[in-house]
Amino acid sequence: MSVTGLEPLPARDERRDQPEPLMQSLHGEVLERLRDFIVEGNLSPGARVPERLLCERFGISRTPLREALKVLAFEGLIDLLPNRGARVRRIGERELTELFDVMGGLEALAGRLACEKISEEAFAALERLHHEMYGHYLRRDLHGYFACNQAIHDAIVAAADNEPLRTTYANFAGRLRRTRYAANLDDDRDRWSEAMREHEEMLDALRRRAGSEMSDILFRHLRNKHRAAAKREGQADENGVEEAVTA
Amino acid sequence: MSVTGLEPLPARDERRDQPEPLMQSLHGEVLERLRDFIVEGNLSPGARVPERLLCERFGISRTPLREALKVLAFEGLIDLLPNRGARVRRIGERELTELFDVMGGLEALAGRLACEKISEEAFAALERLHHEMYGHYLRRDLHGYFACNQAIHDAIVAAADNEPLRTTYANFAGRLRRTRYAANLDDDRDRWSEAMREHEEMLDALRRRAGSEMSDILFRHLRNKHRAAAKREGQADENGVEEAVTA
DNA sequence: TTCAAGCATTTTGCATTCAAAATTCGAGAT
DNA sequence: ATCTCGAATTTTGAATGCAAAATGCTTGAA
Repeated sequence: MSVTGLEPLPARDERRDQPEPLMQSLHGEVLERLRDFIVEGNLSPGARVPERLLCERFGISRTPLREALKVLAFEGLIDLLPNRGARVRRIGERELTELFDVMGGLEALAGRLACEKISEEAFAALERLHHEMYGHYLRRDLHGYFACNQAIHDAIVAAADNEPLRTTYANFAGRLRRTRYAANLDDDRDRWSEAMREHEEMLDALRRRAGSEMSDILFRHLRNKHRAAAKREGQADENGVEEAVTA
Repeated sequence: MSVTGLEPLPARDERRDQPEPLMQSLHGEVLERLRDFIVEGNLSPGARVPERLLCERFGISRTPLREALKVLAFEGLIDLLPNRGARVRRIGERELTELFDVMGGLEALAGRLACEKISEEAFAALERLHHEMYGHYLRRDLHGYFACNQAIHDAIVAAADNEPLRTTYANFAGRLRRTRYAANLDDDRDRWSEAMREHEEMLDALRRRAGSEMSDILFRHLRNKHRAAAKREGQADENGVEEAVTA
């Protein structure tokens, strides 16, 4: 994909099916599109964010784009260097650890709140997801497993029924998604079964509405997830594999 | 490779500095000033944010001000209504509860991390703060008590030594500061002594580096703080006290 | 009086313009 | 050949301009 192949892209379609007030303003639309553009890895970490090119690509002027850049900087996706424009933020090992810990804290909170608020139906749905995931685990279906796993974590956050939490969680998830921390469980069976056990504990704690336990398990779960990912990262480094800079 | 065709970050600039890039740009300064302006209550909740007036007041044009507005909207301090400008966000009872829960989750995380990372010196400093606060409590010195209390909570977050957490915590604290939830402990002695007991528990858990306990106590502490504030709010409402609408 | 319709004014959203800073490019010196 | 200095070009940050939408104000009718 190349920005230089500039097809002005009919800028303002009429996508009216968006309840959020974002899609109603050009700025909001640009914000989302630009965020996706970065999160999906179209710009290498540390790379300059080419204002002009993106304006042409999105078919807008610099004003709304620059507004979006300010927000993305606040989100932590990019850095703003005075008089030198925006750079895609490079996430180091230290910051990655910190971000995982915050995610752990947010999921711990979500779990605690979920224990207070989740309905029987929602719990049943979560239970079904869990068993489906277990099926994937037994069949060693990594893809299905990941999908279920994601769905479960999202469902817990949803069950917490707390709007600011949901927003903040989404923000941090976006920041992390940019780094391909794909803990490839395929070659780490121990971690995989450990993760599965942790999910069993979660479901159990949630069933008993044991908030503190749930909270602890989720934090631990995220810590271990990071540990596994970091271990894999380390292996990759040993092999001299550089950061995958996607085209 | 990058979409731009630009090579990944000229290696010449290895500078890792990113302390406060805010105060260096006009936009950053405006952002902070405007945030303070709103947080300090110069605009009533629900009021229009007068673009033109603020531009004159800050001596800038609309462009940087509007950029700041976009960020503040993302922060949750204001709402952006399409074609009708910005409004100071009105925080309802429901959202207040949610925000307190998130604060509780963040402090719980901070406490957990502090248990892992705090140094003996930092702990000793915290202990001194605690005893100072106890002194204020005995003397019924509300002001000194509040100051110490704030300092302690800040110190715990600082001890967690996690930059994204610190930022997020500051953000939510700012949102809450806008609502005068001054739990006037003066006429709620029970809550005051309960809070004092909770702080004793905190210090004890921290001394034993008992992360989970610390986490639980802090979450509970914030819940109780909200409960007390809400109770007082209710009393005020009964007396027909309206929101102070400042120009 | 109350209400509403029509017009003028203000405000908003975005594009464009402009000065200053940064980056690039090239000539001349070594 | 490489390095350095400086002018040309690009890019950034912010002000200004402009059309569309919203707001307010006046007038007139029930």
